[in-house]
Amino acid sequence: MSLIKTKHTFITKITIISFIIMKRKVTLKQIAKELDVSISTVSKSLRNSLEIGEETRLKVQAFAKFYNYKPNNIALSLKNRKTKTIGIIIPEIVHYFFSTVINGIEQVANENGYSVIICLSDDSFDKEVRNMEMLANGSIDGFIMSLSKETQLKGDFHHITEVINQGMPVVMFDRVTSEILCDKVIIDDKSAAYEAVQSLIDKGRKKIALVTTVDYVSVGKLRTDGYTKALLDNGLPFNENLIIKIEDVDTCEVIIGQLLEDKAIDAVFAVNELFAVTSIKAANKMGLNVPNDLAVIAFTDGIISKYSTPTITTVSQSGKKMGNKAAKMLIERLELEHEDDEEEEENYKTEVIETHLVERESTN
Amino acid sequence: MSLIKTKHTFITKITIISFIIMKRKVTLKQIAKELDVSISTVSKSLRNSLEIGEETRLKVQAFAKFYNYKPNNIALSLKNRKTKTIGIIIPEIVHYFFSTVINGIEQVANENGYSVIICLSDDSFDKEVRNMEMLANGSIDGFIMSLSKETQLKGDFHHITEVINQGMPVVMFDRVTSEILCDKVIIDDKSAAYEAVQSLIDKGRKKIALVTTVDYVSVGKLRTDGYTKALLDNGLPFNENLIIKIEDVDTCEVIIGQLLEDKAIDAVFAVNELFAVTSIKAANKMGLNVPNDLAVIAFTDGIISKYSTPTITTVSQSGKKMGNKAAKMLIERLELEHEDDEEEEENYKTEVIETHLVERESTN
DNA sequence: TAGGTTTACGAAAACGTAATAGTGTTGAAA
DNA sequence: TTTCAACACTATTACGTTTTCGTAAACCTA
Repeated sequence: MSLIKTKHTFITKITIISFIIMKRKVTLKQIAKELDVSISTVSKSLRNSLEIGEETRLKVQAFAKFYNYKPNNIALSLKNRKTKTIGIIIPEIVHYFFSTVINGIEQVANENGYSVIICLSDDSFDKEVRNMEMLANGSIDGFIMSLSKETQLKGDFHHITEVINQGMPVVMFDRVTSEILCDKVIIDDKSAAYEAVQSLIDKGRKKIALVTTVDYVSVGKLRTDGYTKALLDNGLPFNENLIIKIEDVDTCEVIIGQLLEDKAIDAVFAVNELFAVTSIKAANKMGLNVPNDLAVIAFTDGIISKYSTPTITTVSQSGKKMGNKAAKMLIERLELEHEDDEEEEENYKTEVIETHLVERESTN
Repeated sequence: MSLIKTKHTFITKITIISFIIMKRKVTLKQIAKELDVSISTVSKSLRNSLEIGEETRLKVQAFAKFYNYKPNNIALSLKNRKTKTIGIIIPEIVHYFFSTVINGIEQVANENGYSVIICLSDDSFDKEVRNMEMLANGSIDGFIMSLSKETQLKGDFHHITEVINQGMPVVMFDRVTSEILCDKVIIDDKSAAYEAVQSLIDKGRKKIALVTTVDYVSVGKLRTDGYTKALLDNGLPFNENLIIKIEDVDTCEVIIGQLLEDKAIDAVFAVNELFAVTSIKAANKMGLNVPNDLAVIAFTDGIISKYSTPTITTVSQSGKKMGNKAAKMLIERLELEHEDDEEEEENYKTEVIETHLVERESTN
């Protein structure tokens, strides 16, 4: 590199060591000093401004390249008042569905030059609030989130309202609430559940049990509604006793076992994979064959259903598509907002992602 | 709030609307202007400086509280030259092990006031490089990462060296390389594999197959070494044909099926859950009973092993502990660095996380 | 040669914060 | 009365950018 031998090179020995050997981060100011020009000149040269003479421009560019100059993101964020970062808040990450959503978000974000910063609420209201407040203080441009169980139970959404009022766009997915006006991405839990149950009925099943979660989880309730409607529409009796609501996952095998004591039950519709696989295990223990004696359908097509024995028929709920869509909606709003700087017509959309039944061995 | 009726309130109508109804983000400058004091006074009041008289101090504090003032993170990051954010780079996120690691990192990070920003390499070298470069430009204080397959195959680590040379600490976990000097968190893959195979031998198994990945994945190779050593130490013949290296996950069932044609094989040691569960399925199809005819052990204790039928004995490799440890190491280095500002003695550590065998139904 | 237009650059402001270094007023000690 | 400290506050700088505005010098034109 002949460059560093020009008359402008006032680099001291220490500077040489720390720059060439260590190559610490260079700033415009440092380049300006070394080349004996102003910061503006350096900045303009690097952005190929025509204001700067060719000689100077090329010199600066070569110097910057040699020292591997890259603009500091934080400084840019401060100046531009946008961070090109999306905040994600989800209840848990060790969870097939949520991780596929993140995957989907990350993909679209990446394609559009955004980064994602992820916070976990651990299904705790307080942590959700803390995380949102932390991120809302300038760290991100917008949120993509799914409500924690506790938040849904409490029905307290002030932290979300606050963020939205500050002008920060929020996209909610899966576990949403009608109390907040914002963009949403969901699946039609009710009709998906309806279809699943209908398919069981079509296959001649008469006594279908529902294994679900506690009611305050929004999607749980919707799925129950779909289940109920399918029964009624087909003239089947609705029996309260065929519905069990699992509070604690660890003890669910016992409870499901008790349910299956009723030998007349010939199908189980479970609102998640875990309940489904547990139902199968309980059935097996009682000498019941799946799918012959008992058909099982699970909500959410994940890794368990695919590798369980027998494999499980599921309602596929593409987390990746939800993530893609959510990210697309958020980014669109961010870029739009930027142009017009506050168009007041808040035309919030709710996107519904298609689901479909993945037929496997647990039904026939 | 009588506060906003003081003589200092010069708020225009628009300002009132945007502040009270919308409550947009307030800055020190805006508070200063409204209260007709200097920015310094506001800043100091909020930090409870004794330099400011009580009256003013309380007035400012009340005003700030009313408008929900929170310092801007980006501005703080720029000023303090640290972001309190950890960058995580992993190959994929829809993966039990990696998501548990993230969980572990997030936990410790959160306890220490750090956020995490996650990038996925999708096992691609280029994406890994791009992501690292993006984050290294000021967005984060340090990295926690696991190498992509492609990076391990290429053996090109210049992007990591560069980051480290810039003075940014890096902690690698699981998929590490000896070519980079930095903190590392690993498990002893070789001895864990050794123990697993030894346990099979102890149970009387004589002909043990190994289902593994291609060699360039560091952990795959180490596990193979452990397998081999266990055989040799026990005087069992090492047979090249009993080792199959799966390149493509989708076709692995066929390949494993072929392997099991050799009826004398009485045990399979699989380097991950997927290979294990697939082996079980293949065995079942051939009329073999697991564990009676064929014992199966998997590396990595995940969701599949727990819910498979039969449940699978695994080498538990606590991702959460690895994440905890990695985060702890990184944060320690960050805070230390801050104090002494470059203590030159780079005493990098490699932490080894304990593993243990989780005995389940697939072995007896 | 006066006036105007390029050319090539620099100064300064702005983003939001915190810390250091002032500054003016008051009151008390010398 | 002078001096000096205490008090209460402000100005300035710095973090790293980008951009708007400004301005010398050189060249061109009538």
